[in-house]
Amino acid sequence: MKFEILHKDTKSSARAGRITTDHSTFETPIFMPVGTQGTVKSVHQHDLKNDINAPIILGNTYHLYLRPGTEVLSEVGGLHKFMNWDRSILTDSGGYQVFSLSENRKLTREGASFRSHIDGSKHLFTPENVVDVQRTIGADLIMAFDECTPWPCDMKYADESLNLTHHWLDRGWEHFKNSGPAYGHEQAFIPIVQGSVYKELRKKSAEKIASLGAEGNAIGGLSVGEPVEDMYGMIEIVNEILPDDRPRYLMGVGTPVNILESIERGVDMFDCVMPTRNGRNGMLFTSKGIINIRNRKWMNDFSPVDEMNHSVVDMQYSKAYLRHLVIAGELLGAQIATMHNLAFYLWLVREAFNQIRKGEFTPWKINMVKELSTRL
RNA sequence: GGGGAGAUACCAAAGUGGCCAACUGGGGCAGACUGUAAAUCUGCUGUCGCACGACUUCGGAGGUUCGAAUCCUUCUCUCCCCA
Repeated sequence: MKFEILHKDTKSSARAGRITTDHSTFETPIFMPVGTQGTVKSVHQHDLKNDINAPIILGNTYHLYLRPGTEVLSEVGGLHKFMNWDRSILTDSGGYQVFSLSENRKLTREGASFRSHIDGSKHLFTPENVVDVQRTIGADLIMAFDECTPWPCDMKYADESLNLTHHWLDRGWEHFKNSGPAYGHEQAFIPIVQGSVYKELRKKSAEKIASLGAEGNAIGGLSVGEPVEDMYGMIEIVNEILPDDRPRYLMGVGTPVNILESIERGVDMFDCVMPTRNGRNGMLFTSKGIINIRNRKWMNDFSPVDEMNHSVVDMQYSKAYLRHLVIAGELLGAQIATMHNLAFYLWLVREAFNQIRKGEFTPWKINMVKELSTRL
């Protein structure tokens, strides 16, 4: 992975950059749609590429390991070929599932033993085999195996969890360096800062992560329920330490406002299920604010979904029609809402890139935050 | 023409003397969702104050009873079977 900074904002920590992997080149800040099981739910790869124009998407180690499994992925030559996606892929390591499926797993120094949510079968993830699975998936960007700490979480737990995450990191990093790409294209390893909402732990973790000299660095364990001020505070502390010349990836974030605030604090990469999941549930993100398309007030509103026209669906369909589809439970409703939301998110980060280059990021951001917080 | 069954809130459907403003499902309305066990989940859904409470409801009318959606009489309507 190559990363170059094209422009640094003078009034904030925001930067406009460019990342290149063997599968795609794209400007940062970037938003990466989540495609857990080898699909961004309800969107064709064709639309993801041609309409939404996503240069990179996520996959998930846990889900793909359980189904279809590494044998299939290895035989076909990786996820890119399997799902017919020729741009970049980043895989999450399963660290988030350690958090979200916490009733079904047990953490040890060795790794995380867990039960499949599909059939209850027992499995063990270790920092090493999680790298192997991601190599087999063929991800361009491989995430370290970590524990995404829950919130609230006392300092003692956070400290012990951080030690475990760092121990796993050393092993995963070592294993990564001692193994090679599965299909010829380059694969980069990204370590993850943890430490919950504790400044000292975050600093310690950021220093540890910075010391590795990885090609990119991530911040995890945020937006798990803590107040947003805590999240922003942790980002500031961590980004002072993480190297400036490597992309910074804030995992799992977030709302359009979260993203702009984090860009201002020096974050370059984002992913979140919000535009896809919330879209399927009838929430639309627009430059004028948030719409719950299921609300009665849209019943007779035959204006376009979004006049800003971020996606082809925006002008083709009306709010009233989309409301009808979503309320009727029609699949096309989920599809249109998802396409709109993803296109909007991609537009938002692209616009942030443009504003940073123009040197007008902060005033633009202040205005956008106000608009984006509105409930329409 | 003869015989039988039934009418409950927006719809469907429980309830057959007090624990019923009335189970449940649907529909409707609103909310939640942040490295996806999510095309999911939660709440509200007679009226008024919307917490405690008050008031009007179970086809219409009348009656029995301390008390009726529940029992009786009658009227209206619906459905099924046989001619």
